[in-house]
Amino acid sequence: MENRKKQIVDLAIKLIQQKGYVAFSYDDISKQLGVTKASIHYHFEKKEDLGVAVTDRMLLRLQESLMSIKNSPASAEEKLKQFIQQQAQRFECTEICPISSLQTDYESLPSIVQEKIGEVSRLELRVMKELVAEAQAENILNSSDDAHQVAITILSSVKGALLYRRVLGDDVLADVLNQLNRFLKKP
Amino acid sequence: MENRKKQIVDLAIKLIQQKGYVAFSYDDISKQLGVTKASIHYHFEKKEDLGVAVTDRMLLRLQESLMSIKNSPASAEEKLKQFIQQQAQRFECTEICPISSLQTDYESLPSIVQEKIGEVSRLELRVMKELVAEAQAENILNSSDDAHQVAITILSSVKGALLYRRVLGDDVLADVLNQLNRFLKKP
DNA sequence: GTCTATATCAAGATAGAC
DNA sequence: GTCTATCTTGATATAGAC
Repeated sequence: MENRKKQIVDLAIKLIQQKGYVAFSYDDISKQLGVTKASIHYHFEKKEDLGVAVTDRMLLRLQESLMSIKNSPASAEEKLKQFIQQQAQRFECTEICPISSLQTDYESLPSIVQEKIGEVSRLELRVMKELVAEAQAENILNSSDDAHQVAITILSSVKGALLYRRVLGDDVLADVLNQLNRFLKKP
Repeated sequence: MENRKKQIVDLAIKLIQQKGYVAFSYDDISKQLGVTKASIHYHFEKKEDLGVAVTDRMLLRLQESLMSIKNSPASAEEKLKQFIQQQAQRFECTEICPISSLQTDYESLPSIVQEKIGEVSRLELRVMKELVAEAQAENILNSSDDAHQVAITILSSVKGALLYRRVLGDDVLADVLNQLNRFLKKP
């Protein structure tokens, strides 16, 4: 059952969003799937293997949402908003972005997973930068700002907001998205 | 030796900045101090007790840097910049803010520590909000923005930047601080 | 106050039956 | 492909000697 593998990876990502790479265990996964730890080890011999599968899947998801936005007929402004919303709102209010979670656990990650999370982060930044540049070209954003700097600032503030939301409550994300909008809109 | 206690707490904070609450162990601490695990347990019977001492110390540090800024003769603009710099630059480039680290590990924290990290986060936000409001009063920042929203956006972006810096390298923080400055300066 | 020694437990991991 | 059973390791934690 090749579907089991996907099921395990998806669950692992969920757990990483909730408690992080170090804190989640094969026991967590096996209990939620109603099987034994050993059967998880059958699909992913070592936690490191599961970690690689997780980051590969994150890469894939990012590429997919990149594609769906590139093919969208919306304006640059719409696309940018769409992407930010998409990134921010796919999480429950006690969850954070899995990229942030793995960045936080960076020191404890197997080195292959460390490299993969670097790859994911760079792709994410590249996508955001393209969207910003596009919006600048359409004169929706101030062209005197550096696209790269704007992109990393947007990403940082959204990811940071998800962290604060955990303890300060749900408004935090809305507040930051709103303020970000105001910053970007200004001439 | 009451100094040992402080030494342990400081080291714990350092480790939390490097690998997080879940990942650091009494063994890490005892090795770095050249004593045994058991002697750490003498000072802090349970990890939870150390966690409480850590968050209490974080609260204290925040209050101290708050005082030093309040008593500073600098302009509101200077104070704001100073506080942001202070918060951002006290970390090595592979470290993140201990508040972010504990927010990430939130689900795994003992409930007393969960409450404490909420307290710390709220104080941090209150301080930032006061500094923003002061800068608005002096007409350095746009008064049409909501001080609360600006404050949480600044905090989120700085904390997020520290996460990305880990994998993307040192410029990230400089880029975000720079862009934040541009956002804030605009009329 | 720091030590040795040890208990306990959970996690990652493996072997081999079905 | 999933199971039971087992091993190893590392972490939290405790008891008691010095």
